Amino acid sequence: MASTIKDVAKMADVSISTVSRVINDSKPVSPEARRRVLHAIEVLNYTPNEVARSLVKRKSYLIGVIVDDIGTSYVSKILRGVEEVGRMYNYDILLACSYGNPKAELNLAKVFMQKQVGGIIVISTKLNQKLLYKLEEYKLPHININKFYDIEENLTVRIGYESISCEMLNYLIEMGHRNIAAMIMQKDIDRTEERYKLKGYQKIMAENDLKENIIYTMGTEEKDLKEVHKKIDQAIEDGVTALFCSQDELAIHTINYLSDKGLKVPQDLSVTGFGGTDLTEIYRPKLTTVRISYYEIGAVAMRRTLKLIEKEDTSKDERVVLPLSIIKRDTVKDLRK
Amino acid sequence: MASTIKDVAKMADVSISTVSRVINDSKPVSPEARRRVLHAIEVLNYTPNEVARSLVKRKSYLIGVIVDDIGTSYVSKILRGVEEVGRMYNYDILLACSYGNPKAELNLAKVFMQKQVGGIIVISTKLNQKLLYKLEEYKLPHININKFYDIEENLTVRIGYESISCEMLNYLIEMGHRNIAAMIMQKDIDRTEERYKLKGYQKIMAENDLKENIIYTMGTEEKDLKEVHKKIDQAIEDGVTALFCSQDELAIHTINYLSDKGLKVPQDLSVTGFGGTDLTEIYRPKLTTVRISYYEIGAVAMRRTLKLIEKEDTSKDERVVLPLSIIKRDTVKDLRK
DNA sequence: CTGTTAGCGCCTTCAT
DNA sequence: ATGAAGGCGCTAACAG
Repeated sequence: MASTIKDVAKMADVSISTVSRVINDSKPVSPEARRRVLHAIEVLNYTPNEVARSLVKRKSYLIGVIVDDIGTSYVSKILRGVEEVGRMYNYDILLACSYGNPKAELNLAKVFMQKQVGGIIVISTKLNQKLLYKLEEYKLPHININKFYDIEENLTVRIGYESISCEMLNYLIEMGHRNIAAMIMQKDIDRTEERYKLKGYQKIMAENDLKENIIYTMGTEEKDLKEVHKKIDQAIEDGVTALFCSQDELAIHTINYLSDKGLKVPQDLSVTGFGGTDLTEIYRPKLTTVRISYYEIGAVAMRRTLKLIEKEDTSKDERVVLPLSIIKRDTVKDLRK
Repeated sequence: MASTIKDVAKMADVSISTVSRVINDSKPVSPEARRRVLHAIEVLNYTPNEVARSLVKRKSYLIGVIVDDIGTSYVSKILRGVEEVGRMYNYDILLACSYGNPKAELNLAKVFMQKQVGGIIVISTKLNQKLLYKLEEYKLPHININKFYDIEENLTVRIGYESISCEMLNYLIEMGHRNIAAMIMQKDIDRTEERYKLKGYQKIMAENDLKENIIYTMGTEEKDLKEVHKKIDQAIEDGVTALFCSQDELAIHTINYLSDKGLKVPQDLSVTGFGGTDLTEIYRPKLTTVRISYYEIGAVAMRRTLKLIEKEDTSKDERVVLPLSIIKRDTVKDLRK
């Protein structure tokens, strides 16, 4: 059995209050008493029981984090930020995966409540309205990091998808491209992330009096690809010189397809991605893409959660817009040369 | 303020013991009393305070997990297993990253101790002997999942690297290859994982009276590659037809290099990887590689930790050897045709 | 079946 | 500067 504050008090021949005072540095203690207490702590290898502390202070220094799937690359990257900021403020992370099951999310929230977490961060693809209601009802500080939606703007860390899309398009135009197609994930189009990317594309194309050419795809499953491949072939026939893909995976699939056909990127077609995921580090040709700073997303979310817990005013940073950046690599050809 | 057991008792007009009995189903309660209690719980939206429970039961249903870096692909995959099994037994995960800092690990272990975790799982690349001592000293159940070392065999989840390497080599030989080179990460060679892979290669080559040809590389940094490229060129000159790489990254770098030179895989050289990481799903050509079931590693680790906590006998499954499997895809040429 | 009581380990007035 | 006492929310004998 681990030693308790009583053991220390007995050994140091003081009351437990005195021991408490030295470990918390909460009130003055005579040097002599402090010395004896410290010594006893050392000998007994005593460490305070945080559970007991939490009970009396009604504060657990715990943040519950509910994620879709911890095994996902971007989720784990976000968690880096969450964890690191949490640790800075002595908060620990209680981690749970919901695998997209709304009921499981509700349940996890309840478990976390019972464990007296100070706040909850939810990282998911689908917004769980019931969960939000419940968290509100419990008056539990919470932040929702959502890859797609931002309906609950006040709850969400925003990402400037539209402006970075504009920037990418401007870059392509600057490189001499005029006939630029966009490839968008159809199944995600109702999600604002994809919408904003599309909006950025459309805006810049319109500004420059260029003709839109949008390729929708249902996904990257085998069955979806045939359709897409036809569209890619068509685009090339139409003289498209650059393809703005809304996700890295789409870009890479396209490049793979072109490669199978004997076409080279960027010689025969320029392709850009979106995400800056790990695989773009190792894939060749090196993909020109947009890097999303997942770490920052997590860090900001945690900071805001902690502020909410401390009841600080968060109204002034209500809408955090995270910086995205374009990584210029090897898949865009300079047509001006 | 959330309601407590007292509030429920008062409202249901029973003693707190009765309330405790119904929420824990620990002792018989009259239907009438139970009904009233349940009703009060419903109305007051009461949920038991787990912190208080933990204090009196001296059990927190918490497992501390210290990882190198949660953002790493394989770490997050392992965590999937850890989390899922934990949840099955109502255990929650306390997550922390050490970023390879041994002192931080020690510190995190202490924090977790204070939070009264029932056990600790460490996922790291380097074995922290001090940490092990400390965990032993605290008599805290713990499991160490190490990507490389298995010095502490009793603490580690073993992975059958050698036998799967043999299997891969046999596969290559079966496909008609005789002049097979191995590419090993030099900087990891003192780690048993790489050693075992090499051992498997050497064993099968010897068994078949084939000549060894080992290419060591320092890493996959730009500066290291020049040297490796020379060695690859040399190997091809020497008539090597297949390359057994000890890591997916090495295989992919090699394929990229060959591609730049105008050589095709597997037409000009067969290449195999090791790891079965995400990027091999999307990379083309599809890499023939060894899949490591990270989920299983995590799941086994968690099961054993829970057994240790329940003080069950774990001696019989002291050495868990996890199944690896070869994924035959498109980077090995059949020379028999 | 039920209520009373005594803690779990710690912090915090309140006296002294 | 220090100790005694009460209590955080809950469980577990114990005694009816």
